[in-house]
Amino acid sequence: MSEPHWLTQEERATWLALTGLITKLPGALDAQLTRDAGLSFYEYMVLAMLAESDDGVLRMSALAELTNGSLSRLSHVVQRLERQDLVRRETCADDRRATNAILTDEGRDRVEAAAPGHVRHARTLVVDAVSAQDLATFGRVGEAILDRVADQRRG
Amino acid sequence: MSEPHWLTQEERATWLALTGLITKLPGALDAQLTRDAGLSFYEYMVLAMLAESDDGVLRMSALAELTNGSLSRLSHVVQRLERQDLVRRETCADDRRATNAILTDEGRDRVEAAAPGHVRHARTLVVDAVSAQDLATFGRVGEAILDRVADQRRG
DNA sequence: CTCCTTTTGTTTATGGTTCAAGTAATCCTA
DNA sequence: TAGGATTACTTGAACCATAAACAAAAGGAG
Repeated sequence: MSEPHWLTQEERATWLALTGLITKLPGALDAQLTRDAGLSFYEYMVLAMLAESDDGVLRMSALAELTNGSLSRLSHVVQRLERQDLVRRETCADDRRATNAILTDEGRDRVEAAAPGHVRHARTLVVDAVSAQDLATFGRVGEAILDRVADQRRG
Repeated sequence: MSEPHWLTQEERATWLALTGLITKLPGALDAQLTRDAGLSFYEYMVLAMLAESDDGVLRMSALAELTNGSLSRLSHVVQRLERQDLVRRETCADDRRATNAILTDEGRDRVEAAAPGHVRHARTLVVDAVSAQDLATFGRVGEAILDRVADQRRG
């Protein structure tokens, strides 16, 4: 017997596409990056966000926001990156509760080496998969969903 | 200094929305389901796909496909569900290599109890977040991406 | 028929994420 | 200017996912 569908057929197809995406895409991104650069996707994001910041320095809490991760997750990951000398940590002078994550030269080399392949992969899987217009719509919907997720966590 | 952008600004925004989605949405879905039904999202998918099948019976490999998971992951999860008497396993009579996963009455009760809240959550976060037309576009793009991910794994 | 390959699934080990608790500095209120 | 609350982050344990090795049945070539 089949469970009742409280979504229309088209809504359900969209929902299943989205759930497929969130279960399969992380693995696909991790696979390319670990194979070609020895980094997980999340590790790459941490390094990339630092590289894009003005001087390669960001507070842990800011970095957690930018990478969409929890502070706890970030703390563990930065600890691992620190062991490889890709990042180092300093307690912030202004507010001694806070700590700054700082990209090392070696860390910068590593992201810069990883970036081209990662971007090419992003193009192959996503950006070049559909028309520019559909991609733009896809992005706007994604942002709308993220807003709702954020609302959920607050309220 | 900022890393060069090999994506246009709009492409990059879309890409970041997607990466945000794949890192935050799983947690949001797990949170609702564990809180309200004591199931992870993946566990829910396993039970739901069984419930939607004709007689609550599916081969492990078919179930893995439907839930977007690896056979290994599924095997572990079904083992846990089996301990809770939500599912049981039988080796398939036709092909004795294969295993059928079978939804128990208790398992069916459990999904049916969980479903309304889950669907409501899906509506709140996604389906009702945007216009029907944008949602449809979003779904089509998602499917196109999934196709590319599948291609990647093969060739 | 026999052997080799492929399919199907399980299991073990490893590593990463999350959750809850803990620490330390800062803020705020009276 | 205490004192308690809040913020910012870290840590340890429990849990889950992944990957690689394994087992067992089926298919296929000679």
